[in-house]
Amino acid sequence: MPEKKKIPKSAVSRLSLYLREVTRLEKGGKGKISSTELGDYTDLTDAQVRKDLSYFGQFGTSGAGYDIPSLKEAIRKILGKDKIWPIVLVGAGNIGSALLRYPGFKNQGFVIKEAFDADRKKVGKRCGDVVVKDIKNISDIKKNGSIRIAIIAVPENSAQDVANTLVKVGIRSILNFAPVVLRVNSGVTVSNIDLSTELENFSFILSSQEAP
Amino acid sequence: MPEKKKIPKSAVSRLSLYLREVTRLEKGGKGKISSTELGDYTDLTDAQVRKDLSYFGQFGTSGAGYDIPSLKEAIRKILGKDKIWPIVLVGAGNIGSALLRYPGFKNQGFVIKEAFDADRKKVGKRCGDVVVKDIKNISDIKKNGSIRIAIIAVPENSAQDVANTLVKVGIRSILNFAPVVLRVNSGVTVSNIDLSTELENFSFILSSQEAP
DNA sequence: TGGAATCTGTGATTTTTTTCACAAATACGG
DNA sequence: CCGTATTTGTGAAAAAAATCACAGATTCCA
Repeated sequence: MPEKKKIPKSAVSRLSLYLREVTRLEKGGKGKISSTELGDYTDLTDAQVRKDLSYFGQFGTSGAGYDIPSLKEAIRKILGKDKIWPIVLVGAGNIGSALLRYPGFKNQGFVIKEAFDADRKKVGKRCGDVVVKDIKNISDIKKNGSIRIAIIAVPENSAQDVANTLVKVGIRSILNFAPVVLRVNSGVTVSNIDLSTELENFSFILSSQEAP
Repeated sequence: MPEKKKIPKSAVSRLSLYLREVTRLEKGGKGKISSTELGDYTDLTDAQVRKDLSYFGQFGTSGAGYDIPSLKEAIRKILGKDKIWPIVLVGAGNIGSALLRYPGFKNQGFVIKEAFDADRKKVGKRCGDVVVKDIKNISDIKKNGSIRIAIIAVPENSAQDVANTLVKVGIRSILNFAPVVLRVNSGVTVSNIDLSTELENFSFILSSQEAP
Protein backbone atom coordinates (compact mmCIF):
# COMPACT_ATOMS: atom_id res chain seq x y z
CA MET A 1 0.00 0.00 0.00
CA PRO A 2 1.66 3.19 -1.19
CA GLU A 3 -0.66 5.62 0.63
CA LYS A 4 0.89 5.79 4.05
CA LYS A 5 1.44 9.31 5.43
CA LYS A 6 -1.48 11.07 6.97
CA ILE A 7 -2.65 14.12 5.08
CA PRO A 8 -3.06 17.23 7.25
CA LYS A 9 -6.56 18.56 7.03
CA SER A 10 -5.15 21.99 6.31
CA ALA A 11 -3.34 20.62 3.28
CA VAL A 12 -6.72 19.84 1.73
CA SER A 13 -7.89 23.39 2.34
CA ARG A 14 -4.78 24.75 0.73
CA LEU A 15 -5.39 22.48 -2.23
CA SER A 16 -8.55 24.52 -2.78
CA LEU A 17 -6.46 27.65 -2.88
CA TYR A 18 -4.09 26.15 -5.40
CA LEU A 19 -7.00 25.07 -7.53
CA ARG A 20 -8.49 28.52 -7.45
CA GLU A 21 -5.23 30.11 -8.52
CA VAL A 22 -4.35 27.70 -11.29
CA THR A 23 -7.88 27.98 -12.63
CA ARG A 24 -7.51 31.72 -12.75
CA LEU A 25 -4.05 31.50 -14.31
CA GLU A 26 -5.18 29.02 -16.90
CA LYS A 27 -7.87 31.44 -18.00
CA GLY A 28 -5.16 34.06 -18.28
CA GLY A 29 -3.37 31.75 -20.67
CA LYS A 30 -0.45 30.86 -18.46
CA GLY A 31 0.99 27.43 -19.16
CA LYS A 32 3.43 26.61 -16.38
CA ILE A 33 4.08 27.67 -12.82
CA SER A 34 6.72 27.00 -10.18
CA SER A 35 6.03 26.24 -6.54
CA THR A 36 7.61 29.57 -5.66
CA GLU A 37 5.24 31.50 -7.88
CA LEU A 38 2.19 29.53 -6.74
CA GLY A 39 3.32 30.24 -3.21
CA ASP A 40 3.49 33.93 -3.97
CA TYR A 41 -0.09 33.89 -5.18
CA THR A 42 -1.34 32.02 -2.14
CA ASP A 43 0.89 33.64 0.47
CA LEU A 44 2.64 30.38 1.27
CA THR A 45 6.21 29.18 1.01
CA ASP A 46 7.40 27.21 -1.97
CA ALA A 47 8.20 24.29 0.32
CA GLN A 48 4.66 24.27 1.67
CA VAL A 49 3.26 24.15 -1.84
CA ARG A 50 5.47 21.26 -2.87
CA LYS A 51 4.88 19.34 0.35
CA ASP A 52 1.13 19.77 0.07
CA LEU A 53 1.02 18.56 -3.49
CA SER A 54 3.32 15.66 -2.67
CA TYR A 55 0.69 14.23 -0.34
CA PHE A 56 -1.42 13.55 -3.38
CA GLY A 57 1.08 12.57 -6.01
CA GLN A 58 3.80 13.91 -8.29
CA PHE A 59 2.55 16.63 -10.54
CA GLY A 60 5.61 18.67 -11.40
CA THR A 61 8.68 18.50 -13.57
CA SER A 62 12.12 19.29 -12.18
CA GLY A 63 13.49 22.39 -13.76
CA ALA A 64 10.16 23.33 -15.28
CA GLY A 65 7.56 23.45 -12.54
CA TYR A 66 3.94 22.45 -12.89
CA ASP A 67 1.91 22.34 -16.07
CA ILE A 68 -1.10 24.45 -15.19
CA PRO A 69 -3.84 22.65 -17.11
CA SER A 70 -2.84 19.23 -15.89
CA LEU A 71 -2.28 20.39 -12.31
CA LYS A 72 -5.71 21.94 -12.40
CA GLU A 73 -7.30 18.74 -13.63
CA ALA A 74 -5.43 16.68 -11.09
CA ILE A 75 -6.54 18.83 -8.17
CA ARG A 76 -10.10 18.94 -9.47
CA LYS A 77 -10.17 15.21 -9.45
CA ILE A 78 -8.64 14.92 -5.99
CA LEU A 79 -11.20 17.32 -4.56
CA GLY A 80 -14.03 15.51 -6.30
CA LYS A 81 -14.79 18.51 -8.48
CA ASP A 82 -15.15 16.35 -11.54
CA LYS A 83 -18.65 15.69 -10.26
CA ILE A 84 -21.66 17.85 -9.45
CA TRP A 85 -22.52 17.87 -5.75
CA PRO A 86 -26.14 18.33 -4.82
CA ILE A 87 -26.75 20.12 -1.54
CA VAL A 88 -29.65 20.62 0.82
CA LEU A 89 -30.04 23.84 2.75
CA VAL A 90 -32.07 24.13 5.93
CA GLY A 91 -33.10 27.56 7.16
CA ALA A 92 -34.14 30.20 4.65
CA GLY A 93 -33.65 33.23 6.86
CA ASN A 94 -31.13 36.01 6.35
CA ILE A 95 -28.08 33.93 5.73
CA GLY A 96 -29.87 30.96 4.23
CA SER A 97 -31.62 32.91 1.52
CA ALA A 98 -28.46 34.79 0.68
CA LEU A 99 -26.77 31.45 0.13
CA LEU A 100 -29.64 30.29 -2.05
CA ARG A 101 -29.13 33.29 -4.29
CA TYR A 102 -25.37 33.14 -4.23
CA PRO A 103 -24.18 32.16 -7.71
CA GLY A 104 -20.72 31.12 -6.52
CA PHE A 105 -21.84 27.66 -5.47
CA LYS A 106 -23.28 26.56 -8.75
CA ASN A 107 -20.25 27.83 -10.62
CA GLN A 108 -18.18 25.57 -8.43
CA GLY A 109 -20.26 22.46 -8.95
CA PHE A 110 -22.16 22.71 -5.69
CA VAL A 111 -25.87 22.92 -6.45
CA ILE A 112 -28.46 23.59 -3.79
CA LYS A 113 -31.21 21.23 -4.87
CA GLU A 114 -33.55 21.55 -1.93
CA ALA A 115 -34.27 24.12 0.75
CA PHE A 116 -36.34 23.71 3.89
CA ASP A 117 -37.63 25.95 6.61
CA ALA A 118 -39.89 25.52 9.61
CA ASP A 119 -41.51 28.92 9.16
CA ARG A 120 -44.90 28.82 7.38
CA LYS A 121 -44.28 32.24 5.91
CA LYS A 122 -41.17 31.09 4.13
CA VAL A 123 -42.52 27.79 2.83
CA GLY A 124 -43.53 28.02 -0.80
CA LYS A 125 -41.30 30.97 -1.62
CA ARG A 126 -38.97 30.70 -4.55
CA CYS A 127 -35.41 31.62 -3.74
CA GLY A 128 -32.63 31.22 -6.23
CA ASP A 129 -33.52 28.11 -8.21
CA VAL A 130 -35.50 26.29 -5.56
CA VAL A 131 -38.79 26.57 -3.74
CA VAL A 132 -38.57 26.47 0.03
CA LYS A 133 -40.34 23.43 1.47
CA ASP A 134 -41.67 22.66 4.89
CA ILE A 135 -39.01 21.05 7.03
CA LYS A 136 -41.43 18.29 7.89
CA ASN A 137 -40.91 16.96 4.39
CA ILE A 138 -37.18 16.76 4.77
CA SER A 139 -37.10 13.07 3.97
CA ASP A 140 -37.97 14.06 0.40
CA ILE A 141 -34.26 14.40 -0.13
CA LYS A 142 -33.95 10.66 -0.12
CA LYS A 143 -35.81 10.65 -3.39
CA ASN A 144 -33.70 13.36 -4.93
CA GLY A 145 -30.66 11.35 -5.96
CA SER A 146 -28.18 11.11 -3.15
CA ILE A 147 -27.63 14.38 -1.37
CA ARG A 148 -24.89 13.98 1.17
CA ILE A 149 -23.95 17.59 1.91
CA ALA A 150 -26.12 19.94 3.96
CA ILE A 151 -25.95 23.56 5.03
CA ILE A 152 -27.55 24.48 8.33
CA ALA A 153 -28.60 28.11 8.65
CA VAL A 154 -31.25 27.89 11.35
CA PRO A 155 -31.35 29.55 14.79
CA GLU A 156 -29.08 28.01 17.38
CA ASN A 157 -31.86 26.44 19.40
CA SER A 158 -33.03 24.22 16.54
CA ALA A 159 -29.69 23.47 14.92
CA GLN A 160 -29.04 20.25 16.81
CA ASP A 161 -32.47 18.86 15.98
CA VAL A 162 -32.01 19.70 12.34
CA ALA A 163 -28.61 18.04 12.35
CA ASN A 164 -30.05 14.88 13.86
CA THR A 165 -32.75 14.76 11.21
CA LEU A 166 -30.30 15.39 8.41
CA VAL A 167 -28.03 12.60 9.53
CA LYS A 168 -31.00 10.28 9.66
CA VAL A 169 -31.88 10.98 6.04
CA GLY A 170 -28.35 10.27 4.85
CA ILE A 171 -26.34 13.49 5.13
CA ARG A 172 -22.64 12.93 5.71
CA SER A 173 -21.25 16.48 5.71
CA ILE A 174 -22.68 19.55 7.39
CA LEU A 175 -21.69 23.17 6.96
CA ASN A 176 -23.04 24.79 10.08
CA PHE A 177 -23.73 28.50 10.42
CA ALA A 178 -25.47 28.22 13.78
CA PRO A 179 -23.36 29.17 16.80
CA VAL A 180 -23.61 25.75 18.40
CA VAL A 181 -21.30 22.78 18.72
CA LEU A 182 -23.18 20.05 16.88
CA ARG A 183 -22.99 16.52 18.17
CA VAL A 184 -23.02 13.99 15.36
CA ASN A 185 -21.86 10.45 15.18
CA SER A 186 -18.39 9.73 14.00
CA GLY A 187 -18.96 9.15 10.31
CA VAL A 188 -20.33 12.65 9.84
CA THR A 189 -18.15 15.68 9.16
CA VAL A 190 -19.13 19.08 10.50
CA SER A 191 -17.54 22.36 9.58
CA ASN A 192 -18.53 25.50 11.42
CA ILE A 193 -18.73 29.03 10.17
CA ASP A 194 -19.01 31.23 13.19
CA LEU A 195 -18.90 34.90 12.41
CA SER A 196 -18.76 35.99 16.03
CA THR A 197 -15.76 33.81 16.65
CA GLU A 198 -13.98 35.35 13.69
CA LEU A 199 -14.70 38.84 14.91
CA GLU A 200 -13.67 37.91 18.42
CA ASN A 201 -10.27 36.92 17.10
CA PHE A 202 -10.03 40.46 15.80
CA SER A 203 -11.21 42.12 18.99
CA PHE A 204 -8.73 40.01 20.93
CA ILE A 205 -5.83 41.10 18.77
CA LEU A 206 -6.89 44.73 18.68
CA SER A 207 -7.40 44.81 22.44
CA SER A 208 -4.00 43.29 23.16
CA GLN A 209 -2.21 45.65 20.81
CA GLU A 210 -3.93 48.56 22.43
CA ALA A 211 -2.78 47.91 25.98
CA PRO A 212 0.60 46.19 25.72
CA MET B 1 8.15 39.36 32.59
CA PRO B 2 5.63 36.65 33.30
CA GLU B 3 4.03 36.58 29.84
CA LYS B 4 6.33 34.29 27.93
CA LYS B 5 4.70 31.38 26.11
CA LYS B 6 3.21 32.02 22.72
CA ILE B 7 -0.54 31.63 22.58
CA PRO B 8 -1.74 29.39 19.74
CA LYS B 9 -4.13 31.22 17.49
CA SER B 10 -6.53 28.32 17.77
CA ALA B 11 -6.61 28.75 21.54
CA VAL B 12 -8.15 32.17 21.02
CA SER B 13 -10.84 30.70 18.78
CA ARG B 14 -11.62 28.08 21.37
CA LEU B 15 -11.87 30.81 23.96
CA SER B 16 -14.84 32.07 21.95
CA LEU B 17 -16.45 28.67 22.27
CA TYR B 18 -15.91 28.62 26.00
CA LEU B 19 -17.40 32.07 26.27
CA ARG B 20 -20.44 31.05 24.31
CA GLU B 21 -21.03 28.02 26.50
CA VAL B 22 -20.51 29.69 29.84
CA THR B 23 -22.78 32.52 28.76
CA ARG B 24 -25.46 30.01 27.92
CA LEU B 25 -24.93 28.08 31.13
CA GLU B 26 -24.99 31.22 33.24
CA LYS B 27 -28.39 32.08 31.79
CA GLY B 28 -29.48 28.58 32.75
CA GLY B 29 -28.52 29.40 36.33
CA LYS B 30 -25.54 27.10 36.58
CA GLY B 31 -22.89 28.33 38.99
CA LYS B 32 -19.80 26.20 38.52
CA ILE B 33 -18.30 23.98 35.84
CA SER B 34 -15.33 21.64 35.56
CA SER B 35 -12.95 21.49 32.63
CA THR B 36 -14.32 18.03 31.84
CA GLU B 37 -17.86 19.30 31.56
CA LEU B 38 -16.89 22.38 29.57
CA GLY B 39 -14.98 20.04 27.31
CA ASP B 40 -18.06 17.92 26.83
CA TYR B 41 -20.03 20.94 25.72
CA THR B 42 -17.38 22.05 23.28
CA ASP B 43 -16.25 18.64 22.07
CA LEU B 44 -12.77 19.09 23.47
CA THR B 45 -10.73 17.27 26.08
CA ASP B 46 -10.54 18.50 29.65
CA ALA B 47 -6.80 18.96 29.23
CA GLN B 48 -7.31 21.16 26.21
CA VAL B 49 -9.74 23.34 28.12
CA ARG B 50 -7.40 23.78 31.06
CA LYS B 51 -4.35 24.40 28.88
CA ASP B 52 -6.21 26.98 26.79
CA LEU B 53 -7.39 28.88 29.82
CA SER B 54 -3.95 28.69 31.40
CA TYR B 55 -2.52 30.76 28.56
CA PHE B 56 -4.53 33.66 29.87
CA GLY B 57 -4.41 33.22 33.62
CA GLN B 58 -5.69 31.13 36.48
CA PHE B 59 -9.44 31.08 36.64
CA GLY B 60 -10.32 27.88 38.43
CA THR B 61 -10.31 26.39 41.89
CA SER B 62 -8.85 22.95 42.54
CA GLY B 63 -11.52 20.54 43.55
CA ALA B 64 -14.30 22.87 42.54
CA GLY B 65 -13.77 23.89 38.92
CA TYR B 66 -14.57 27.27 37.43
CA ASP B 67 -17.05 29.79 38.71
CA ILE B 68 -19.19 30.45 35.67
CA PRO B 69 -19.97 34.15 36.11
CA SER B 70 -16.40 35.11 36.82
CA LEU B 71 -14.99 32.90 34.06
CA LYS B 72 -17.42 34.52 31.68
CA GLU B 73 -16.36 37.99 32.69
CA ALA B 74 -12.69 37.06 32.48
CA ILE B 75 -13.02 35.70 28.95
CA ARG B 76 -15.14 38.64 27.87
CA LYS B 77 -12.40 40.96 28.97
CA ILE B 78 -9.66 38.93 27.30
CA LEU B 79 -11.52 38.92 24.02
CA GLY B 80 -12.21 42.63 24.26
CA LYS B 81 -15.94 42.05 24.55
CA ASP B 82 -16.23 44.55 27.33
CA LYS B 83 -16.28 47.13 24.56
CA ILE B 84 -18.51 47.79 21.55
CA TRP B 85 -16.71 47.26 18.26
CA PRO B 86 -17.84 49.37 15.32
CA ILE B 87 -17.49 47.71 11.93
CA VAL B 88 -17.58 48.82 8.33
CA LEU B 89 -18.96 46.57 5.65
CA VAL B 90 -18.12 46.89 1.99
CA GLY B 91 -20.32 45.21 -0.60
CA ALA B 92 -24.07 45.16 -0.11
CA GLY B 93 -24.86 42.28 -2.42
CA ASN B 94 -26.29 38.91 -1.44
CA ILE B 95 -24.00 38.12 1.40
CA GLY B 96 -23.32 41.70 2.43
CA SER B 97 -26.94 42.63 2.89
CA ALA B 98 -27.66 39.44 4.77
CA LEU B 99 -24.89 40.38 7.17
CA LEU B 100 -26.33 43.88 7.54
CA ARG B 101 -29.62 42.38 8.61
CA TYR B 102 -28.10 39.67 10.77
CA PRO B 103 -28.93 40.46 14.39
CA GLY B 104 -26.24 38.18 15.78
CA PHE B 105 -23.50 40.75 15.41
CA LYS B 106 -25.10 43.50 17.40
CA ASN B 107 -25.99 41.09 20.19
CA GLN B 108 -22.34 40.24 20.38
CA GLY B 109 -21.10 43.81 20.56
CA PHE B 110 -20.12 44.07 16.91
CA VAL B 111 -22.05 46.90 15.31
CA ILE B 112 -21.96 47.57 11.61
CA LYS B 113 -21.84 51.36 11.59
CA GLU B 114 -21.25 51.96 7.91
CA ALA B 115 -21.89 50.12 4.66
CA PHE B 116 -20.54 50.94 1.22
CA ASP B 117 -21.08 49.68 -2.28
CA ALA B 118 -19.88 50.67 -5.72
CA ASP B 119 -23.23 49.96 -7.36
CA ARG B 120 -25.40 53.07 -7.89
CA LYS B 121 -28.54 51.01 -7.50
CA LYS B 122 -27.59 49.96 -3.99
CA VAL B 123 -26.39 53.33 -2.76
CA GLY B 124 -29.01 55.07 -0.66
CA LYS B 125 -30.83 51.91 0.34
CA ARG B 126 -31.44 51.26 4.00
CA CYS B 127 -30.37 47.82 5.10
CA GLY B 128 -30.49 46.79 8.73
CA ASP B 129 -29.65 49.93 10.68
CA VAL B 130 -27.53 51.67 8.08
CA VAL B 131 -27.89 53.36 4.73
CA VAL B 132 -25.58 52.09 2.02
CA LYS B 133 -23.17 54.78 0.87
CA ASP B 134 -21.12 55.16 -2.25
CA ILE B 135 -17.76 53.53 -1.88
CA LYS B 136 -16.12 56.74 -3.06
CA ASN B 137 -16.97 58.21 0.31
CA ILE B 138 -15.23 55.47 2.22
CA SER B 139 -12.93 57.87 3.99
CA ASP B 140 -16.03 59.01 5.90
CA ILE B 141 -15.23 56.25 8.32
CA LYS B 142 -12.34 58.27 9.66
CA LYS B 143 -14.90 60.66 11.08
CA ASN B 144 -17.01 57.92 12.63
CA GLY B 145 -15.02 57.26 15.78
CA SER B 146 -12.33 54.69 15.15
CA ILE B 147 -13.51 51.78 13.08
CA ARG B 148 -10.77 49.23 12.84
CA ILE B 149 -12.65 46.13 11.70
CA ALA B 150 -14.01 45.66 8.19
CA ILE B 151 -15.99 43.03 6.34
CA ILE B 152 -15.36 42.64 2.63
CA ALA B 153 -18.23 41.12 0.67
CA VAL B 154 -17.49 42.36 -2.82
CA PRO B 155 -16.78 40.38 -6.00
CA GLU B 156 -13.34 38.85 -6.20
CA ASN B 157 -12.04 41.22 -8.83
CA SER B 158 -12.48 44.29 -6.66
CA ALA B 159 -11.61 42.79 -3.28
CA GLN B 160 -7.93 43.67 -3.35
CA ASP B 161 -8.63 47.30 -4.25
CA VAL B 162 -11.18 47.55 -1.49
CA ALA B 163 -8.71 46.06 0.97
CA ASN B 164 -6.05 48.56 -0.02
CA THR B 165 -8.47 51.43 0.48
CA LEU B 166 -9.64 50.10 3.83
CA VAL B 167 -6.11 49.78 5.12
CA LYS B 168 -5.42 53.35 4.03
CA VAL B 169 -8.32 54.66 6.08
CA GLY B 170 -7.21 52.87 9.22
CA ILE B 171 -8.67 49.37 9.15
CA ARG B 172 -6.58 46.81 11.01
CA SER B 173 -8.68 43.63 10.71
CA ILE B 174 -10.50 42.32 7.66
CA LEU B 175 -13.05 39.55 7.44
CA ASN B 176 -12.95 38.60 3.80
CA PHE B 177 -15.73 36.75 2.00
CA ALA B 178 -14.24 37.19 -1.46
CA PRO B 179 -12.45 34.12 -2.84
CA VAL B 180 -9.11 35.88 -3.15
CA VAL B 181 -5.90 35.88 -1.15
CA LEU B 182 -5.63 39.47 0.00
CA ARG B 183 -2.22 41.08 0.21
CA VAL B 184 -1.97 43.47 3.11
CA ASN B 185 0.95 44.81 5.04
CA SER B 186 2.07 43.07 8.13
CA GLY B 187 0.17 44.98 10.79
CA VAL B 188 -3.17 44.02 9.28
CA THR B 189 -5.00 40.78 10.10
CA VAL B 190 -7.08 39.03 7.46
CA SER B 191 -9.45 36.18 8.07
CA ASN B 192 -11.07 34.43 5.14
CA ILE B 193 -14.45 32.84 4.89
CA ASP B 194 -14.46 30.79 1.76
CA LEU B 195 -17.56 28.74 1.27
CA SER B 196 -16.24 26.87 -1.74
CA THR B 197 -13.19 25.78 0.18
CA GLU B 198 -15.37 24.47 2.98
CA LEU B 199 -17.51 22.50 0.55
CA GLU B 200 -14.43 21.22 -1.24
CA ASN B 201 -13.23 19.73 2.02
CA PHE B 202 -16.48 17.81 2.05
CA SER B 203 -16.33 16.70 -1.56
CA PHE B 204 -12.75 15.55 -0.97
CA ILE B 205 -13.74 13.43 2.00
CA LEU B 206 -16.83 12.04 0.34
CA SER B 207 -14.93 11.21 -2.83
CA SER B 208 -12.16 9.42 -0.96
CA GLN B 209 -14.61 7.40 1.10
CA GLU B 210 -16.44 6.41 -2.03
CA ALA B 211 -13.50 4.90 -3.85
CA PRO B 212 -11.25 3.49 -1.15
C1' DT C 1 26.40 18.71 -26.86
C1' DG C 2 27.71 20.34 -22.40
C1' DG C 3 27.58 23.03 -18.42
C1' DA C 4 25.15 26.34 -15.70
C1' DA C 5 20.64 27.33 -13.98
C1' DT C 6 16.25 25.90 -12.46
C1' DC C 7 13.07 23.36 -9.91
C1' DT C 8 10.86 19.20 -7.91
C1' DG C 9 10.17 15.65 -4.34
C1' DT C 10 11.26 14.28 0.02
C1' DG C 11 13.90 12.70 4.08
C1' DA C 12 15.55 15.23 8.20
C1' DT C 13 14.98 18.93 11.36
C1' DT C 14 12.58 22.32 13.75
C1' DT C 15 8.61 24.38 15.47
C1' DT C 16 4.02 24.24 17.08
C1' DT C 17 0.19 22.16 19.22
C1' DT C 18 -1.97 18.68 21.77
C1' DT C 19 -2.05 15.20 25.16
C1' DC C 20 -0.39 13.08 29.29
C1' DA C 21 0.14 12.64 34.00
C1' DC C 22 0.72 14.16 38.50
C1' DA C 23 1.74 17.38 42.57
C1' DA C 24 -0.75 20.55 45.00
C1' DA C 25 -4.98 22.73 46.24
C1' DT C 26 -9.68 22.54 47.57
C1' DA C 27 -14.12 20.46 48.80
C1' DC C 28 -16.93 17.59 51.50
C1' DG C 29 -18.95 13.91 54.27
C1' DG C 30 -18.95 12.03 58.59
C1' DC D 1 -11.05 17.94 61.93
C1' DC D 2 -9.49 14.10 59.12
C1' DG D 3 -9.41 11.23 55.11
C1' DT D 4 -11.11 10.58 50.59
C1' DA D 5 -12.61 12.46 46.31
C1' DT D 6 -12.22 16.18 42.99
C1' DT D 7 -10.16 19.14 40.10
C1' DT D 8 -6.83 22.59 38.70
C1' DG D 9 -2.40 24.16 36.59
C1' DT D 10 1.53 22.84 34.33
C1' DG D 11 6.00 20.69 33.21
C1' DA D 12 7.16 16.75 30.27
C1' DA D 13 6.12 13.71 26.43
C1' DA D 14 3.97 12.83 22.19
C1' DA D 15 1.99 14.03 17.95
C1' DA D 16 1.34 16.95 14.13
C1' DA D 17 2.69 20.34 10.94
C1' DA D 18 5.85 23.41 8.76
C1' DT D 19 10.38 24.39 7.20
C1' DC D 20 14.87 23.24 5.67
C1' DA D 21 18.10 21.64 2.58
C1' DC D 22 19.74 18.94 -0.94
C1' DA D 23 20.09 14.95 -4.42
C1' DG D 24 18.62 14.28 -8.68
C1' DA D 25 15.87 15.49 -12.74
C1' DT D 26 15.07 18.69 -16.38
C1' DT D 27 15.66 22.82 -19.05
C1' DC D 28 17.99 26.19 -21.65
C1' DC D 29 21.21 28.33 -24.26
C1' DA D 30 25.66 29.01 -26.24
